[in-house]
Amino acid sequence: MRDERFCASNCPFTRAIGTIGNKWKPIIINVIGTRTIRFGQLDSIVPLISRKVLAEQLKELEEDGLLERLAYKELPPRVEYKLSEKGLAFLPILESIKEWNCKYEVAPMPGEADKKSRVNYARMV
Amino acid sequence: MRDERFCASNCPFTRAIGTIGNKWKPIIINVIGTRTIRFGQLDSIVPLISRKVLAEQLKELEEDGLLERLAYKELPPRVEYKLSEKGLAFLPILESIKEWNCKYEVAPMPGEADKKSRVNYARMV
DNA sequence: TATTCTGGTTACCGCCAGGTAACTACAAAT
DNA sequence: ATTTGTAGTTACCTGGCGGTAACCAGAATA
Repeated sequence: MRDERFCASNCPFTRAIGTIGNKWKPIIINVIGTRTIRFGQLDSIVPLISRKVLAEQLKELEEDGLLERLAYKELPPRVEYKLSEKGLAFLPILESIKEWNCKYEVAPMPGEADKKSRVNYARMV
Repeated sequence: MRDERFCASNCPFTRAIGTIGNKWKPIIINVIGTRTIRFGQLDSIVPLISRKVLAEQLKELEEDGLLERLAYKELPPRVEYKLSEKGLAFLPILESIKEWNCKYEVAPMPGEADKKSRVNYARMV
């Protein structure tokens, strides 16, 4: 999921893309935002992701220092995730991507993608 | 390459990620920057990319309005690519990703990834 | 005549990202 | 005794991403 070639680049930008440049990580970081959240919550809030992939992504985000994982020694288990300072510093970038998209996105073709065919991501917000 | 599910989302951020959230597009946009560049140049400058994938990416970027393609009716053919207003507006975001990475990136483990194993992306700049 | 130059496109193929379903541990509730 | 709830992990399997190599037009050059 992480691109090892990119991560081994001499270019800091390429390395950044190698680390967070896939489709799931920006979504996950954006969903977490400033809150503390549990695995199960993420699994139900992040749409279309499988537990397996979510677990992989979270592990990598933690390894890359974007995420902090707090596991309570309880049963049933409880694990909480929150963004680290590095992760929080990434939020404004995601925000600017959102603004950029809103400003420049072309309107979808009239009949092409009607609302019913759209996944409902309202929960995310 | 584009994630159609994401592109069909109600969330503008998710749609943005569906459009530009893969590993090649940010790299290509960054390489083009403010200049006008030809296909062959891109192919040799962007490291590790195949002509096939490059062509696909460029086509999608053009469809999504980030890129302008100028084909001269010559032989051998000449095609020039440059960022549109939308594409240019994305550059500062890439710049902030670069800065973010430089600021927070963890130093690589001493012996783990030595310089010789690193791809040389110096040409990119 | 043959080669070169350019910007792709196409056919073919292998590998792996990512999905599904089953399974874990153990306490508390029914 | 059985079910429920949580956070994963594992085995298994398939679609499609992406790489390679061949091929195209047609003018210019050798």
